[in-house]
Amino acid sequence: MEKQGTARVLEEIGVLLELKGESTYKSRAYYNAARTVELMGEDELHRLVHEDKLKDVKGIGAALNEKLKELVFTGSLPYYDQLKSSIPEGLLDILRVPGLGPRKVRTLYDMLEITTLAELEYACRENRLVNLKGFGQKTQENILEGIEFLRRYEGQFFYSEAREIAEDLLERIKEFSALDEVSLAGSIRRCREIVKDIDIVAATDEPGRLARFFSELPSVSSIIALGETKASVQLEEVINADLRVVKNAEFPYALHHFTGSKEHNTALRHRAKKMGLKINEYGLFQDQKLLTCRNETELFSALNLSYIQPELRENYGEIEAAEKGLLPILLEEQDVKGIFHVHTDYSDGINTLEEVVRHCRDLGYEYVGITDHSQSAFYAGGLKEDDLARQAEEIEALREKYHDIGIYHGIESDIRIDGTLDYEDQVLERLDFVIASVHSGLKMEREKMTERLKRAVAHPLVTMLGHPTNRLLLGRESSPYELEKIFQAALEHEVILELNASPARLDLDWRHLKKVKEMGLQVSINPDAHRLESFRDISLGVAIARKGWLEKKDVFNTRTRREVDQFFNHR
DNA sequence: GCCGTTTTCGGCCCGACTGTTTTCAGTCG
Repeated sequence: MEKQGTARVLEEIGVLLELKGESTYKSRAYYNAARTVELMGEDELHRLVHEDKLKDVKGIGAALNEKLKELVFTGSLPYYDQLKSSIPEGLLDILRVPGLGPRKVRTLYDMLEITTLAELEYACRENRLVNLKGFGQKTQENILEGIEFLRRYEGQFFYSEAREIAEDLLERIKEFSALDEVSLAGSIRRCREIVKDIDIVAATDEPGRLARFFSELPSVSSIIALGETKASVQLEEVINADLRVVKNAEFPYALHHFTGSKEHNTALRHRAKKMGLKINEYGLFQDQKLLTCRNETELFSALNLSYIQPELRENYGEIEAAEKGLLPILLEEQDVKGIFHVHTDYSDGINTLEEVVRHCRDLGYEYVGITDHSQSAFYAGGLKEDDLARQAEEIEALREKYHDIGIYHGIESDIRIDGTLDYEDQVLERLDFVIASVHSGLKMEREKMTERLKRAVAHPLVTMLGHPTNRLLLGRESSPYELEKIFQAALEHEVILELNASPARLDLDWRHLKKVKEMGLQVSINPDAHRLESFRDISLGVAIARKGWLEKKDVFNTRTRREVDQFFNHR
């Protein structure tokens, strides 16, 4: 092995030893040796090894001498390989978070079993770090910022974050004096859960001037490309933004074209061609003649289609449905009447029960379903039986105090490895409803996981299945199980599926929702809130629900308080 | 891990800073 590679191995051994909790002086010895090797001349390392004079070099003793010889001669080092395999790979990623060093990473691993950035982020959002020794509120916030910082450089953004940046940008563009039209386009307009860049389409008679105006906005950190009709920039937030400028008459065609998806556009072009038409970003043409459309509705209409909402443009059957007039009347945010899946400071939420209730009243909801963590979720301060009884008393008192909002007492019960819940039935029976969720044992075999979930869903006291796939966006894949079997079981046992609206989950995936709807299952859009601000995430859940073709009738928490009462009483 | 010897093990660079903590631990440069 050459000296650069050798130095890298030594360096990494130093890091791994720190993560293992070994003496920092031991790691330092490896760091020092790495630096020493790096500073050697090109052939010096090899010469010293061959002449067996490495041990005379300051900072290299008997142990390092042996390891270096092995590395140089064989190109590998079993000690290093063993060390590496004894530590989860993701910990090295976590170490990249500014403010996190080996000690804290080790604590996170030991206490919360955190092994990936995604798990770390989720733990922060669930407020799990604050009670760890040496951690606190501020540390938790800093870690979240650090993760965001890292993610930006990976060029992928949560929908929620990208949308916020994009909307600010849009407001700035609207200040351009000669602007006719402007709109977000691309994956943000389609409500994709992960976004790579911001696409904006604008119309003006002065395209060059608008492109320059855009490229000079204060949030632009660098210009990637700047022409007469198009500008591409990088923003301070390190996300790229593309502006496409067209003439006013071209706007509907351009907006449609740049909204995509590519697959939807391709399918639509095929359709146009069959009708003897041609469609591109500049217009819809018959022979050479432009067929005038003032907006997207007219564009679809010219193709004998009803208007297709941007969320649906994924070539998932929307064109066929639009042809037959069978597109869904999509859910609206104001259809949501109440909220389930809220954590309080009984477990890992930061707000009191009463604060949560008052907040929901202020937001105009008819009811709220409190679900703290269950007792086996010790990492989240899960509720023991007597905590649950205490909470029941407080809820009863709050019901007396606030008549204008329904308060349902529930629990987010862990689904144990064998598919059982972690309270006795007589404890669960006292509650209004139960959300069953998997929080641990995520890496089971496909069949076992399927059985586990089927068993949980078949439990007569389970009302909802929480975050059904357990994925974390940009970090953790869905648990491996046969979803359709779970859906089938949920249907048989009248269990509602959660659409968890937490920005990092958005679970169920919109790709499954259409199927779920066709099966006749009910979906509940739940914020999984651990703080009051998280109630805003409902709008993300609604966006994903729309993307999954859901209508008001498909969503459980569009029901009125009376209807929910009836449903819970009947179960 | 290494070093330097007091040949058997104690010391190993450190100051600023932050966020915890209530006198200190961990990170960064």
